Amino acid sequence: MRIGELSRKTGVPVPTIKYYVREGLLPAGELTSRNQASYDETHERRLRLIRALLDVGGMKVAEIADVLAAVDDPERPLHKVLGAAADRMGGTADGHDDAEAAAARTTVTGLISRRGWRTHESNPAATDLARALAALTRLGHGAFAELLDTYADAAEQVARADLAYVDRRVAVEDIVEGVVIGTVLGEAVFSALRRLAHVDASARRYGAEGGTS
Amino acid sequence: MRIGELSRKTGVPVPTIKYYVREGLLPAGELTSRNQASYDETHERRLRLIRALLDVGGMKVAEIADVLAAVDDPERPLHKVLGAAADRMGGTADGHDDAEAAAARTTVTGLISRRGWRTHESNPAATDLARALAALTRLGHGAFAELLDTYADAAEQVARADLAYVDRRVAVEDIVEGVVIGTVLGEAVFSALRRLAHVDASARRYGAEGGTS
DNA sequence: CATGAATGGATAGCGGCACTATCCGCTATC
DNA sequence: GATAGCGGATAGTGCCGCTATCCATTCATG
Repeated sequence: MRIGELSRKTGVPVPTIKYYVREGLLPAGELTSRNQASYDETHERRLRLIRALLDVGGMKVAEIADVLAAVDDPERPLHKVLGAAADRMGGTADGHDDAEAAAARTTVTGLISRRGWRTHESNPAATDLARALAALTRLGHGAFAELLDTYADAAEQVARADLAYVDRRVAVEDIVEGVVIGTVLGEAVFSALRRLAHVDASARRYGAEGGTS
Repeated sequence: MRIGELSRKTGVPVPTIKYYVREGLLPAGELTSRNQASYDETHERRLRLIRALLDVGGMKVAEIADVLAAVDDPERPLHKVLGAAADRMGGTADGHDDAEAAAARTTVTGLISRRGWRTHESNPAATDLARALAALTRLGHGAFAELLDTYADAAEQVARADLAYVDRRVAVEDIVEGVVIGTVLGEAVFSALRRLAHVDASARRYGAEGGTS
């Protein structure tokens, strides 16, 4: 398959494919001549993965490059890939290091130990969580922290389902990629479901129909 | 309070505050002279809200402008505000209208009716969900749809907690803003929790420590 | 085997976005 | 009355995800 066919099959313009190759998201095709290369189904699949992570997952090109590099790494330290996949929300890390931020970090540490979660508080997700809680507190919604355990229950439920799904997946080969897909696209799925459930719940309470803006 | 103090209190640079005023995110201060205006706590609060929606919620400035305009609208059709708040993921709406997309829409419609959700399938969240499912199918993970009900259970659980929280909030005045905050920041909170739970779950299964990339 | 389309590779440019810098004439403050 | 800060306006910046253009080469077609 040549680049034009790859483009037609995936709907990604040829120059964009070239761009992804340049950025290291997509391996180059195998050269058969000085200016002819052939692409196969692995390229097609990778390209679809890239678009899904970009369009649905909202990841940045550089983040995708990191994650895919980890996926392709034959060493495959699974937790490293997971880390790279999970680190995609990447806080802009503003210097706001005030009392709220410290309190939020304490709350997060407490939550992690209370639930017995095997993670370290240096996990970027913990930082993101603390940031969100600090922002809530600054907005006068510190009481939102009372919902944390309900949220955590739901998160554990989802994580268990995800792991069970990955576990009964085919080859070990695909597990790593499957985890990335599940982590990133699963978030999009849950986010959409949460919004639907919100609309439903408030429709029941306030009697309005869920609007489409 | 003058603009410099507002800037110092919130950590937002003065030119950025001016920019937000220009973009309609923040009402202008009350003019006391031709070139002196005074800002109060409402401006301070609004500014913190803007930064939270931007930095933590990942919203765009234009989206925030829409949502805040709805919040400020004295007509306050709550579901409209909710719609504006929920529409923030805004699909890039690519033309990919193939078999997978159609099947995904059917899946979503089925889910909504199965759960008796009071929403219409034209809800942007439904579109986003369908897009995510279509992407999963294209990647060979159509079976992910089997997790949908587990996900939906968790989403309903979270939505119920959110509504209960909003319900026991102070004045009706603050409800609308509270819903926006809960919708947007709650998503960030849950996302972080999900990633933490993922790390924990896979640490238990694979025996690795959750990494920091 | 001539000719037009497509290809690999490289470089430059574009449009959107969230600011940021600069300038102006004015004003609060010391 | 000097200096710092202000409101308002306009132009510029840096990043990001492409997109356009060009070149020499190669494939596909008649």
